[in-house]
Amino acid sequence: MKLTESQEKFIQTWGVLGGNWGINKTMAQIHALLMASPTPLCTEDMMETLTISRGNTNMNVRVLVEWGLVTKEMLSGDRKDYYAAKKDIWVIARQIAKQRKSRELEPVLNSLQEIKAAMAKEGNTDKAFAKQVEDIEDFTLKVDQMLTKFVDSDESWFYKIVLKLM
Amino acid sequence: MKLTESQEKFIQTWGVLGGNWGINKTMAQIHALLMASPTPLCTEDMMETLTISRGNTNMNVRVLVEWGLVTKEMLSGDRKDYYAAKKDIWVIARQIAKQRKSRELEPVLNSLQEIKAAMAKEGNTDKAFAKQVEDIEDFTLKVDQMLTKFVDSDESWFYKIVLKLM
DNA sequence: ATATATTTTCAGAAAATATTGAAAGTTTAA
DNA sequence: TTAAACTTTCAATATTTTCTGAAAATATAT
Repeated sequence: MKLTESQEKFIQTWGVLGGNWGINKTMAQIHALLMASPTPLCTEDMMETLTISRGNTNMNVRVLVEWGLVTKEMLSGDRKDYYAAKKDIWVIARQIAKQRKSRELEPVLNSLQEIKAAMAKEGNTDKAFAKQVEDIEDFTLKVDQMLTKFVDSDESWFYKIVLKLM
Repeated sequence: MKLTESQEKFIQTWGVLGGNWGINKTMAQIHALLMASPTPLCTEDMMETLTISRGNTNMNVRVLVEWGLVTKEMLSGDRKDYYAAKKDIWVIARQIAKQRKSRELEPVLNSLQEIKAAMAKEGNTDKAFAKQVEDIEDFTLKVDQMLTKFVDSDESWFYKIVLKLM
């Protein structure tokens, strides 16, 4: 499968962006390839186009499916699995936010609870440190609330924020 | 320098969080140590407490200073450099947002321009792909605008969003 | 000036992460 | 069934990222 220059650039760009967002480069590239493709692709297509191994392709596609960014499609008359990316950027952003919220933010909120418990147990009287922990917890809760709202919202909610508050 | 259990947990937690946010673990741990410390610390203090090498300490502290998360302090009667973390979580969040915005978002916006230019050049007529690129650009611009606002705002702006729109 | 204290640099080592590829496992069609 | 088509797994390998430590550079005191 031959890519146009713009498709190549797109895959490259998305790969870099993905790297910054806790998504590994190959996973992001596969995602980009599927987003750029008008039709669903099979493992062979992806391996060949991105020159990556079968194992790597399989593994990363499965994570994409797990994250809800890609769906498996069955083409009739062909027993291979085909894959297609969800193309709506709002859906994509929400899915990623959802994953990261549960993988990252929630564990931090738990840890902050543990820190407070540990402070109580050890009779820690360092007011400044206690405030620091409290402030971080407040902030994290706010971010968590906001993400929850974003994850459950539609596109217009985000536009409303942008319009109302800028 | 001996840490309490709650301080240890705090450093550990911040290290994990940092890892998820494009800040390396050691850098995040140094930052946490400085946030947890009532007084500024010198290189020796940090090396010893976190059991990391002098070079590693130096390098990461300097990045923290570059990012505006830590300031260098001079204690009179001592020729060592001491370091203190900014402790206001809003200031911290804004500084990080600022760095990431310029390191990550802006390059992506440039790449998207290049992709559009490449599409024009190659006479690409794939409407779906063109829309995909447009949508991603719109979204990225919105996020960029929002971050710009956040970076230039005070704490109350964020609270306003949280209150008004949730 | 010279010795001493402190910081910075950076090549190589270590650790963490990602990738391969071949073998094992599944599914399907006949 | 069984054999071909296809997918999954995972130990070995490669790559990337981070860290060390000692040497070089810089700053300060006498």
